[in-house]
Amino acid sequence: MSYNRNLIDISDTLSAWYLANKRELPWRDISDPYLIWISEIILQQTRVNQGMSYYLRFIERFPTVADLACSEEDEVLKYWQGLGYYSRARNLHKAARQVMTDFEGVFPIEHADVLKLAGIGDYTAAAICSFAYDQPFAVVDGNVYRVLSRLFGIETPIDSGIGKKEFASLAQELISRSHPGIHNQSIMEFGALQCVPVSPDCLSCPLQPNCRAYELNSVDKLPIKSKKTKVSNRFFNYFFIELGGQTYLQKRVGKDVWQNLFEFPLVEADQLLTVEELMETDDFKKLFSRIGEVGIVKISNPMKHVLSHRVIYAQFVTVKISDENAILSERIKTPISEIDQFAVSRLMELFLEDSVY
DNA sequence: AAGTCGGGGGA
DNA sequence: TCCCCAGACTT
Repeated sequence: MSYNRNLIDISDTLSAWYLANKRELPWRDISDPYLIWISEIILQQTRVNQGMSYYLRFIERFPTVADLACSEEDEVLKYWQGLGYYSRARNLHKAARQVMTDFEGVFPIEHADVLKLAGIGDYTAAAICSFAYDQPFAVVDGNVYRVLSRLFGIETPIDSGIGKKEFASLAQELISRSHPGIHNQSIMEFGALQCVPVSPDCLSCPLQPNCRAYELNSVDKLPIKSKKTKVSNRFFNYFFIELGGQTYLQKRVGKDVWQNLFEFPLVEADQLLTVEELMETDDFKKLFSRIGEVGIVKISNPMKHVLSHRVIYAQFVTVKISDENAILSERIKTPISEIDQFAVSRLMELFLEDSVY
């Protein structure tokens, strides 16, 4: 496959644009692979503005890979609370321990070794190796797909196997051999600030004379994605149980949303249930069996919580009880004032914000 | 190849 | 509303 463009000129133009327009960011112009790694994981599917404060807090608490490796996963998740895609945090912790056990505590330098770490795929390995070591591996992220698809007028769907190969190959062909790190930073920053998804300012774009999509008036159609994520509904009926200033939590251990985060005991059903319906469920009967007094104090307004491929409808039922049974004693009992020690979903956090604090 | 995994922000 | 964001992993 050949592209009728001067690839070197494109790289130089992007780099010049970058040096004049780049944002000053705390993970930029550093060479510590650990810090670069943390920033790249945080920035997966996450905007700079959303991830900034998380990055600063994270590296303050876990300044080195050894600090991260010897911490508990629960604490790492607490620092990740609210960022979403929590497998990133679990894999970060797992990979830190991999570095200690498999690489003698030194973050690997070889691209193939970096790729072995949990949570590090093609994008992140290329980012770390090019930023930290100036190795010539081209990054391909959402920005790169957008910039390249427009520049070269490529209509191959970016979420197809063939598309991924085509864009990876082109990106690698395009990379500067002399300054791969700057090149990678440049094309991503260019996508983030100039070649933006909606209504880019093509008249101020230095690559507009070379842009196939601009020439064909197809900028707003590229890049092309073929798949649509299917969204389904779920219904969580939570119990905020009170017993002498304390409440009960449990950990979500299944392969499901919010894995390893904490939450109130709940009944998941095919809809939000009334008190009467809830009391008929086996889960309710088990949860509150053999308890002297079970008083349902109130029910929250229904809440709608949107995930990438799920819409969760939830309500919180406040229940005051007089004593504890065997089922509840297996849960985590905590003073209500100390719930904030646990990593919880944004949904839980929102309920707690206007109900407890 | 398709499905799963969060949450926020901008148009 | 809809789409996108410095993606990776599992099936």
